[in-house]
Amino acid sequence: MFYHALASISNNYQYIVSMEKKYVQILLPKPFEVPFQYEVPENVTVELGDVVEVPFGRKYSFGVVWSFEAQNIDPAKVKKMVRRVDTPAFTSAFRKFIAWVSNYNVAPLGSVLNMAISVNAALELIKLKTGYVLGDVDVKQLTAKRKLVVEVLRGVNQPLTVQDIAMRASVSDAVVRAMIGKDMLQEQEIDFVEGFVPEFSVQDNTAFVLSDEQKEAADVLISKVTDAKNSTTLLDGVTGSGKTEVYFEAIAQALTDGKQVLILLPEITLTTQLMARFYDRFGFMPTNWHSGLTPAQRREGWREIARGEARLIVGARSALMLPYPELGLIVVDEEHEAAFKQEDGVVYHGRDMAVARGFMENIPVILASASPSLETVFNVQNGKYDCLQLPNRFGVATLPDTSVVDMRLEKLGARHWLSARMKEELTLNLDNKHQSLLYLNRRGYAPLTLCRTCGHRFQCPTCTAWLVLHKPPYGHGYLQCHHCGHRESAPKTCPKCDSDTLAPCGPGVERLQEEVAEAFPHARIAMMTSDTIGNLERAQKTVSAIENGEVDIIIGTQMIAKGYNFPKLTFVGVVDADLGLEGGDLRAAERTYQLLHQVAGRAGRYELKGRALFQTYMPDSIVMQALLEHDRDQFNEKELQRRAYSSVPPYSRMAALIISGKTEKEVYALAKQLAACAPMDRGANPKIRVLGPAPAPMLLLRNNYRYRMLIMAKREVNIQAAIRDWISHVKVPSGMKVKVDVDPYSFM
DNA sequence: AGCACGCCGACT
DNA sequence: GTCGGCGTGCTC
Repeated sequence: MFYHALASISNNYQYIVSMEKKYVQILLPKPFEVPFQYEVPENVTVELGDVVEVPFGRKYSFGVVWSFEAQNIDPAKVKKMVRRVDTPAFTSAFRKFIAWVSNYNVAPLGSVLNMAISVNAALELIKLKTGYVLGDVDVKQLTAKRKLVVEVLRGVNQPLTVQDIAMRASVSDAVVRAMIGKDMLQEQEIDFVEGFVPEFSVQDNTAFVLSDEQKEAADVLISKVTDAKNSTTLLDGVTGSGKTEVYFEAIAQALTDGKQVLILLPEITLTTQLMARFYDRFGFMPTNWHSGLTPAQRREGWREIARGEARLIVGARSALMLPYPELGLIVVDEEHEAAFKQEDGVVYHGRDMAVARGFMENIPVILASASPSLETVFNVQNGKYDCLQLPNRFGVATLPDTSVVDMRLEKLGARHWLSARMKEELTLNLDNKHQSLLYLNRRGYAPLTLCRTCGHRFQCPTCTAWLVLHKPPYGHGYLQCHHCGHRESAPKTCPKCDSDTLAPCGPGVERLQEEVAEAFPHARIAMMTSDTIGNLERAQKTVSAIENGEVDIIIGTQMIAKGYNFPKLTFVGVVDADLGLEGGDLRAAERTYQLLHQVAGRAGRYELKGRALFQTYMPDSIVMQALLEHDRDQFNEKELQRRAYSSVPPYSRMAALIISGKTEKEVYALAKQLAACAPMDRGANPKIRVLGPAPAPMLLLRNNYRYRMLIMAKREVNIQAAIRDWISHVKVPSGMKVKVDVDPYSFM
């Protein structure tokens, strides 16, 4: 004890910081809470926000100049920074945003910076490329393909790379290389021009004429863009009300004002068709940003964004974390989508971070949705967000007639899931040659397989989950875990007792297909699930078959709820409307309402009147009643009342702690240790409460045992500060993890 | 996050 | 005797 005290005293002397040497604090894109100190070489000047390269450990790292306040560090340890990287400095608004994201989500500052840097290659020295210009050639003597090459090079009057020439001339690179070999083309290095901004003009291709209602909303948004101040506006418009066209007007204004515009979409919505729509409207291709980009696309995209050359960026949530120098507007489309929540690495909600960034950058933010999240509705009610409504459907489409089947009164045979009423509706549509859609949010054939002799159930070896039986139309059946992807072939006999009494239990879409085929042997059926849809090409085929009326009944999972419009579809049958309420987490009702509303909306989008039928065991629930009456506001009102009554978000703050490790024993021990020093108010009306630890609903996930704790606090409590303080008191042993999830969406 | 250092088991 | 497992601690 005594020796330790002595050692710490001797280590604690004040280092004298040399007056001549300049020091900077540089934040590194690694999981550290604080920046590191470096010496600035003589004759080098750096500004706050500059991107620099520094030695770190025995490698080099990029980093960002974070402050000039020298720390008391042993001068012998301090290294010299290497160079300033030739990219625009991170703005002060962006640096504030990074710090805010780190603080709000209880994530290390450096980890947040890592998301912003995201592509090391973008900062590497730009390699000079070898280009070619036209040499001495006698055009008359050339082959047709070589003439094309000559034309291309005459047209541009600047050196191009081999690939570039080949692409522009529509010849193979062999043609170009052969010409180089014959000295017809001459080598010339391609210069990189800093700050090069391509010629760019906003086209006003408004083929779409706005209605008065749309015009009014668009004008409000345009004036918010011209004001160039922070605001958050909910653009609340039912499906088909032309929300996109309305926010396009605001985008056009921001682009004309010379600002960068960011549009955030849930990952799944990012399609080439949508890009084409932006192209048609603005006359140039937007810059794409999502997880599917190739390294080269990422590198180029990052550079263009950071230099301000990319003007319109359409991306997934991660696009929010990039260093835009001139951001003027953020649009979050499908604001209510849970896909905006990032669950791995730094946990954050893209929509909420977008609102925060709008505040830091002092620019307007537009949240667009046909069914806004309750958080957003709440923020509109308490005046934090503005709201613009587009209540009318454009064109002639009307809402479907909606009804329910009370499944408690149905007497269905074993292995049957379609009620008499459901079959009647399907028959009616078959007779009228209209299309029907059966919706069941369950992939595969059966969610559980058990042995009738010994009771054995097939379970995932690495997760607390049953294996789902899949029976493809050709090939062998297999059992799969939908959480980790584990897959094994389905055996004929029980692996435990060897009897051939294996029984699939419950319905999946594949099994539903069997029932439909049996009941309607002449119906043409199409499956639309992530397992059966295959690649993009096959998906396109299925879609066009449906559009051409070659399909009578579509059977699908959640994937059909988004994006597809089938003109001949007039009936939607929901096989199990209660499925989404399972687990009963905070947002189960909200999610179920939104999804079912969206699915029902697939029926009758054109001149034909649509019908929707829900099979449910809870016909009196708030969800079912609101669906029947097409009363979204009523649902929001009742659901908000319920949340206020039980003091859950948005009326309180919530965060989750997920403790994980290799054995249940050690995980439980650590969770107990955390519980022992949890920040809790005793008393009648506590400001902060901690629930748990409880084993996660999926105790085992990918071979990791997980326990959860839930922190509930009043809105005025700084829950992040409480959590930071809390977990700093507990040492997490190696091999174990404590993940903080502020505003959790997943409770698994 | 990487990476090295360090201390224990099965092998040429 | 050595190669290599991954636990622990450090990086300005």
